Amino acid sequence: MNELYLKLNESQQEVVKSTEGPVLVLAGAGSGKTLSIVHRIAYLISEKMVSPWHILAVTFTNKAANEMKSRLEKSFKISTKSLWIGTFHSMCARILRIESQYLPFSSNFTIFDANDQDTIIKKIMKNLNISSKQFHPSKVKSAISFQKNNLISWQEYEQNYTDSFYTKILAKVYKAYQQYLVKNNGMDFDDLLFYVVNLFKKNSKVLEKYQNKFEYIMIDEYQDTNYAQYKIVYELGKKYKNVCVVGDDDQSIYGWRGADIYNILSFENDYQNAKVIPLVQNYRSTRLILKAANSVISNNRARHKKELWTKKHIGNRIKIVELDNENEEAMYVAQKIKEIICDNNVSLNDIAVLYRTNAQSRVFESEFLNANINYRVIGGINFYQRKEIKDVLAYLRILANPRDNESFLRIVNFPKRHLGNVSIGKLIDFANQKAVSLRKSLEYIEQCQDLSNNIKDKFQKFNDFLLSYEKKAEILPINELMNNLVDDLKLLSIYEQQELVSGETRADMVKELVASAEEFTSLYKDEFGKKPKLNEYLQQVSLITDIDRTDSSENSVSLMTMHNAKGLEFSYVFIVGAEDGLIPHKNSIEEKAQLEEERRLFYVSITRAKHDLYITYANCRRYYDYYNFNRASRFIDEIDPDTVEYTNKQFERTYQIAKKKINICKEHSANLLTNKEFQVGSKIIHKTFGKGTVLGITKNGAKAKLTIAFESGRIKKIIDSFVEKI
DNA sequence: GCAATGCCTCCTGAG
DNA sequence: GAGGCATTGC
Repeated sequence: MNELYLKLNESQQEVVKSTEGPVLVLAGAGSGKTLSIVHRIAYLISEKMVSPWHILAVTFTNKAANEMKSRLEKSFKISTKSLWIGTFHSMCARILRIESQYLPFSSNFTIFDANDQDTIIKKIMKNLNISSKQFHPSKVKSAISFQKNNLISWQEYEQNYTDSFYTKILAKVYKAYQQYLVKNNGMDFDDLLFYVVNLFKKNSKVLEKYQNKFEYIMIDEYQDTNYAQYKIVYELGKKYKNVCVVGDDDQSIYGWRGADIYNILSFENDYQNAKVIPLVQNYRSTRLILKAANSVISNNRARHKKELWTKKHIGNRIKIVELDNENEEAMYVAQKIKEIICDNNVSLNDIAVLYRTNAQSRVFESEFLNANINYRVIGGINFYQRKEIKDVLAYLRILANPRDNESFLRIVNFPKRHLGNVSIGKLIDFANQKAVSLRKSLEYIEQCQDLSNNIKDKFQKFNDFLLSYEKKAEILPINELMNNLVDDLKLLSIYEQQELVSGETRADMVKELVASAEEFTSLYKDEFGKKPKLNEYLQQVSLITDIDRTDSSENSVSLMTMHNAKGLEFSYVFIVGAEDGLIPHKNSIEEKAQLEEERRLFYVSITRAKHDLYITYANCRRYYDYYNFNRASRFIDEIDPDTVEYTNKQFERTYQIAKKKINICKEHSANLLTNKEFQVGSKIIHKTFGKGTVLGITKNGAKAKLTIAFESGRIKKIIDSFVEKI
């Protein structure tokens, strides 16, 4: 046996060697579960002589999958070409493309992301005359998503669940939405899972094929699987029953998107004679950090009771820091980061800032820019959801999938072709008459009677453009295709003007996309010996996330949500915005189950830290136009007091800088004042909001906008003509 | 009939 | 702080 196995502890070795029958690994945070899975796969292949072709491993991110692959290749010299490692979604997409003949889709179907879903649902609701004020589209979207994750089709929903006015409306939208997707040859993320389960149910031959293929199945992060995913695993494993799931009920943080903690809690019931292996030795964090984490999570009821332990040294106390507002918080963190890298000679890659909501990243971004600290934001506006990236991808999608009307509409008048809503509306009517896709309708545009010859010409030109690129797509590899496209459309010069928060332009983003396509081309060529074309590229690009894209070769601090931090570790971790209302989030305080999930999220965040942990909270936090005054998170009170030390507003230096900034702000506003009527500090009165004090003044064209603190406690921005001085 | 402008709203979390 | 939408401007 390879000596690499000897590095594992006893329980880990048991995970590796228990290859036959169902296995439940209860792996605590930092207990080396990824290591165990990698060794288990290696053991199956090198010792048990199982063909990689018979193994399926499901990970939470594509990045985790790639890391596993490269470890298998480097440490164990195992070729991973025929091994299936990936996320549930990528595995399902792969199956559905292979088996598309049994589906109402062709293999080049488009995957619609959350934004596409929004647009489609809004459009459908408009068509059905459903008020989007009364039924919020995003609520409708998540309701539909919830049904799919629980494997309820629109037909079934329509029949069995329409007992109220609301559910009847929902049934209508759900039906129209699914029909629209089929018409566009597209699926959303939930469909990927849903259609696989359905396929397995309806077509026993296909199911058997995959049951025979996957003799050994491993699922990571099992605590975050939803019903559809559970069902996929269950069906695939039915024949050989060699299903090994790894998870930690204390780290289940995706209940809100259908993940069911019950899946892991009831594994032993679902799989007869399952072997249960706990991994409770932590190799990541210092003793104090671990003790703090244990003390917090012990407040949860719904869990397998267990306590992590470590042989590591005791370490430093956790620093809990109170600050006045979010700006001061960002300055404090920036300052501390500078101290850490000076004193300890650590790399910025070893440092992470974790927050509950994406919106919190902004202050840190601008402060880090100021302080010259390299950073990268993970998540938030996903790279592939950026407007400029979606524009390019829409061109590619319409080439690959001509039935994709969504992408067509996105680009038909971008760059501007003098085709406005009226003309496009007429084209849509025309396509509907002909019962063809918008793309196809262009080919008959001559026959359309509603359009002037001038407009027809423009559509004709667009048609010619698409035709020429459809030809190119067949012969050119993706990097050349994309390069040509970006050049022809002059996208870079269009986007050069538009600057983003980070100081980069949209053109830079497009360049990055082009570069990533180049990289994809060369990697793909290495693996398969030929350059990838459009379809190969699109198949993977829809499922890439920000985490997958992170490149640790560039030295920078990571900024991300607590959710995104799952599975990662850093020497120095800052948990910021630790306030009641943020963590636990205000929407999750009332219900006990939700509160426990928030606690798990906090627990996950704490356990990311290896060396030092900072927890900060601000007394006052700006939210759009008003200010929130929050108390420190209740979870801070739950941390064992022996493991923490408090710093209360003693950060004089940053505090002074903050004060200076506020003064500059005041002067600045004063200078903008034109009518001299209002000044910072002026007392005013407003018809509906009552009395208040002017905090700031901004000019917008001829109008001056006043930021006013009303006596009611609300802070609002109001145009000066609506208030009177008192 | 298209394009530019200004206002409004959004922010829990993500594949 | 940016996209979506309605209104106005050309």
